[in-house]
Amino acid sequence: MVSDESLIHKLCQHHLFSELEQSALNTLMADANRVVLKPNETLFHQGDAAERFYFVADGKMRLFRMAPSGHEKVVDIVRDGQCFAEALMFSEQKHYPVSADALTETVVVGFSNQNFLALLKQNSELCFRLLTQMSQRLHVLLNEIENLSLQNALHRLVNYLLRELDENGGAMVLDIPKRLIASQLAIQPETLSRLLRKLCDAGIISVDQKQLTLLDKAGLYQLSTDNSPLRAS
Amino acid sequence: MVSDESLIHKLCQHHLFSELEQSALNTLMADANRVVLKPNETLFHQGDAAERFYFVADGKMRLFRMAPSGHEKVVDIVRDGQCFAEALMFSEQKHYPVSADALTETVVVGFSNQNFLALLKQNSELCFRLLTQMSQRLHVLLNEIENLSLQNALHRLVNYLLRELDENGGAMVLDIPKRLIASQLAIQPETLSRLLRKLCDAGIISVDQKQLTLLDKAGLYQLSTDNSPLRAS
DNA sequence: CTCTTACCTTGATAGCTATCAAGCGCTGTT
DNA sequence: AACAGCGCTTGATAGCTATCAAGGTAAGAG
Repeated sequence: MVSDESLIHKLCQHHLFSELEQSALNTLMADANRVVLKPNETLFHQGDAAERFYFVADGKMRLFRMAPSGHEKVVDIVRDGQCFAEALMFSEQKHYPVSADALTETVVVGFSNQNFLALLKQNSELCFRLLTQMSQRLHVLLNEIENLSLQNALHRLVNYLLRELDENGGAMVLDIPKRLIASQLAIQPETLSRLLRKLCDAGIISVDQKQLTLLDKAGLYQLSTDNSPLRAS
Repeated sequence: MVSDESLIHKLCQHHLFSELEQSALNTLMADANRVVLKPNETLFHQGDAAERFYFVADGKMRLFRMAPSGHEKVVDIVRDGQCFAEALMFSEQKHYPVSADALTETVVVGFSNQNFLALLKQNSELCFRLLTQMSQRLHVLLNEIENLSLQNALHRLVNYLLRELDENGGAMVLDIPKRLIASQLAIQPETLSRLLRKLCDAGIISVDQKQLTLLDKAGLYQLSTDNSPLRAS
């Protein structure tokens, strides 16, 4: 049983919960499951039985998969106010396809899939919201697939920067370690470091610790179109 | 208006349509749109307004994306009896995120998103089926992301073979050109050809034209775990 | 304050893969 | 039967990137 004023407030800003009636919300909260995770603490492992989905109330979760060779690949970073593993309610195999651990001290709330399914049956509006959410996630994954299919690491990085810097008006502060960005782009940290340096030397971005700034948008855009090697100017 | 006996039979084997009442089916079919595509003919382009989703009655469709550099990447092959672009009904941006063309002579049926949405509002069972379908698709994409993240082309191919050959009891006949498999694995056709030859020389599979046969499952499995270079035995 | 730890950077090297080029084999057409 | 077209294969090469190794830096612990 979870009933925390500020938590419920946060929860209701998520579009899956924002339109729920008080009674429905109460039903869900009745068997909700508040978990506080220390940095690096694991919430569940890939393959565990999936009986709950989660809402991140505070902190950041890392979703990742283990390759047979032992390398781990970050599939997603789930931040404050987002849900994860909700698509599994409808999966035939009721097992998490990823592992989840906390990046920082993190508070998550777990909801029973079964209870949520019961709500869905009575609430077609809620169904639509979940469908919308899953549709968006499909889009994101499709983008990621496209990105991973790009020939080389520079293209993947440039593509990533174009998206992220555009969303943030040309400047951003990384809120996660660079090695995790490398993992999302499926490149090694060393390679990411070298590529960022190249982009700096070429005067296209500036990198100061975790602060990235776009200096030459046209130049960056051209790199995504282009196959020629990158040289310092 | 489409009303073809055998087409409707095929359609009803798809779980999105199998449980529809006759009246609902009639409503959908009323403005359905039967399209016959010649090989290589395009159904829609990436970015086109998405007002319909499609069911493949016969043949094979190729869904692909264009990278900024001009390379095209096969995202999916849609076969006989499957749907595609149905997740877009709930997308905020009503544009196809991929292009679609026919591999062979192909018959598709297009359904109005709007009409289907109307059905969904009244039919929570149908909602659940769509949710299940989208959940499955998420799984498939997640697998693909994992595969694309594997360090090298050999790992991606081995992973692909393990999945496909396992599903087919150790032998399979490719129903699409190898260059499309290469594109799905995000490698060049030349590289795929060389890797297949290596696997042959190592006695792990046999390749005869489009016929692939698994000879040494343990050997194949070990390759997926392993980082050592592949040598002919 | 010092030590430890984790992250990031830089260098050297080997191996992998895209690319360009050329040849082979099958299929359908004339 | 000759031919053209397409997909596949093979070779040579250059460029990219993973890996191993070593050093630098910042933050937190003792």
